Amino acid sequence: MVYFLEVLRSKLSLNLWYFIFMEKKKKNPVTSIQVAKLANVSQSAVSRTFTAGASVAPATKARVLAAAKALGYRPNVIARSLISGQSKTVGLVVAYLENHFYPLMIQQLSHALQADGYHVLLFMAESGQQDAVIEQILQYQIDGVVLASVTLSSHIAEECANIGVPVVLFNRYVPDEVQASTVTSNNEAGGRLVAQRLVQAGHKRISFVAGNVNSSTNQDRERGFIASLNAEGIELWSTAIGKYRFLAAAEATREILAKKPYPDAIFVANDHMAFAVMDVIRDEYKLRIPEDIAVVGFDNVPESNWGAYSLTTVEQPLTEMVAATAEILLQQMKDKKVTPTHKVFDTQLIVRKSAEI
Amino acid sequence: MVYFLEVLRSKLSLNLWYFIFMEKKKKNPVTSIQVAKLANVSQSAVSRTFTAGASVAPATKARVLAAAKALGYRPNVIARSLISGQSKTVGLVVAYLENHFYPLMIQQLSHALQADGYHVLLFMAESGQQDAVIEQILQYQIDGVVLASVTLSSHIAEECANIGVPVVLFNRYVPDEVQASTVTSNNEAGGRLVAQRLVQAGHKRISFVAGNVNSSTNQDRERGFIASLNAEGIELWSTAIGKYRFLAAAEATREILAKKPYPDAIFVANDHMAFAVMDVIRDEYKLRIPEDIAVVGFDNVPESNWGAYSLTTVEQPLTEMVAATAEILLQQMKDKKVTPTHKVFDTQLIVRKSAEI
DNA sequence: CTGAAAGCGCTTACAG
DNA sequence: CTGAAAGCGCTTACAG
Repeated sequence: MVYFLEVLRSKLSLNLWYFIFMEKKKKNPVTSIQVAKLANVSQSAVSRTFTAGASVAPATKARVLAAAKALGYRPNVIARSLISGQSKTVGLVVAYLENHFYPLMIQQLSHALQADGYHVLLFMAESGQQDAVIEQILQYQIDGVVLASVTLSSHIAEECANIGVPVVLFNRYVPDEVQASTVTSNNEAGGRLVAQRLVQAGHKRISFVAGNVNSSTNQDRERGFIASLNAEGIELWSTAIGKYRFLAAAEATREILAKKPYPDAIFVANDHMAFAVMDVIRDEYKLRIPEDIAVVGFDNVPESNWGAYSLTTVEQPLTEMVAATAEILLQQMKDKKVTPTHKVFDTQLIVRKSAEI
Repeated sequence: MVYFLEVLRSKLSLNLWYFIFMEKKKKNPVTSIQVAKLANVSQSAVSRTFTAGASVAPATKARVLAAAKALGYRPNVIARSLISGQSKTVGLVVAYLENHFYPLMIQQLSHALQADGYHVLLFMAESGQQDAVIEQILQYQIDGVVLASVTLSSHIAEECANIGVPVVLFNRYVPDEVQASTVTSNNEAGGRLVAQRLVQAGHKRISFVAGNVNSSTNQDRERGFIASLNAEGIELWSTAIGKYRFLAAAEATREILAKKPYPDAIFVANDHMAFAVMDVIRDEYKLRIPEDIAVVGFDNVPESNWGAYSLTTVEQPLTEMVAATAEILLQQMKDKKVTPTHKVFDTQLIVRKSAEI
């Protein structure tokens, strides 16, 4: 009798083992039904085991978990998305990552969202393909959208708002009619600050290298800068457009330096361009920074602190800005309500060697 | 009679308009059933209209498209994914984006995949959280995975291979047993090249700043470099570990410069660290580059060409490497067959001012 | 070329 | 606490 039981048991466990083996071999992902079968419970019980806060008896849960582990089961998020209407996915639209500000932003945003079970789906929006990107975003049933490093954001923001998907504009804004939240720094105040400090330090011939003239960041920085300059009774010495790009900024610098006398200070609309400006000033014109020309940037990307540049710049509090972006988005996705909120962060001047002001 | 028809028509179109209005108002995304109703066709016909290559009569298709447009319909990719078993999503696992090599990689990869209708789902893998990332990857029914800028990739690669998801390791490799494709440059040859050229140029006291000692890139670069150095009858002057990080590399440089006589050349395992090395040499030790110490990096990131560094470096052909990554992945996702392939790209020395060799 | 129907793998009232 | 059943929005044989 004991022997008989032994045989039965080993036969059972053999069968069990065989069942597991066959299921795993299929390579088709294991489903909750297979787990239910092995655990001898209903498929609902399996689902509940993997749903936080659902009511399952501890014993049942344990049995399900054991079966799931044996088979290598993992809930299918696609199916969950379809039924729950939430994809646990946030669309991040960016156009270019040359400016180091954005990779850092991506890294931190992705990290913050992952902590809440969301993931970032990336959309590279080349200029001129905005409409294609909108289509793609809307097809993936994305729970929220962050727009960063994109021009012409307002169209995308509008479409998303229309179908009730929360949108946060990072470091940019669009006309007030559009239902979108924004997270920005006070670009205008930053521009004013630079003007004041340059003038206080005795600079007289002050030039400006603009970024993308259509972007809100550039417009605000420029407006604040020039307004404050004029308030001090100083006219802008010269200006050129760098489009927020390295090579274009180098070219803009040459334009500015084509006219003599040279400016004694240049405010550049972001750090990424400021590095190009510094290279041209030093390497091509053999001028000293800051003695001949002081240079001030905007952003405070890590490279600003590299010894070869040591760039004086207006800091945008990236970490806080990203945290706010994640917070707003998570909040609105939870409430399923799109109530635009606008967060503006203070900026501060980080003084380094390129302009001792 | 004419009047009667007029009334009927206006009433019909009013009803039609009302129907569209009500459907749009719901804000719930429009479904194929609603479109079918409006277009007076079956739901299947709507589906076929949006399935490339499905057989639909042109007239039917036109009617469906008109209805879809009126309602603002877009196929739900989540539902499509569930039934087709393809999420049109590629998981990209990265651990840090400080090194500019990776943002550029992301940008190009994302772009290449979008051209084929795939999108990048980002997974930030902080060290020590590898297992959590694996779980996340497997839950999203991802069609393929790219591992870049991650240590301990082999575990992730193995798990994915087990369930039949194609994996491409970008710029790294893992033990041969693991079923994963790799795209790398010939790091060992790159290391050899640097050694030869430094020796040829007359350098005698040659040091090395290592990256992450566990990474295949660092091991290969170091092995090639030292083997070639020894073959020329030269012993490595000194070495220190920079972990592929900026601050750690600065510290490593100080270690190396603690011993006199100073090396007359330093090979740094990547560009990102080389900038830190150059800063310390020039700013802290007031030495000249390349006269006192020549510096050579690896990668040829855009910053290498910035005037303030003008870094001599071994170029990794990023664009070609990314293209190969996308190609392999797209191919394997189409075939639904994981046959590891290994692409190795040639490297070349880009000579700039930091080492005239 | 077209429509009715099955089914992808889940969640979630509902009844017990 | 549990299971049977409906249903999320699609695709895709199948029969006509």
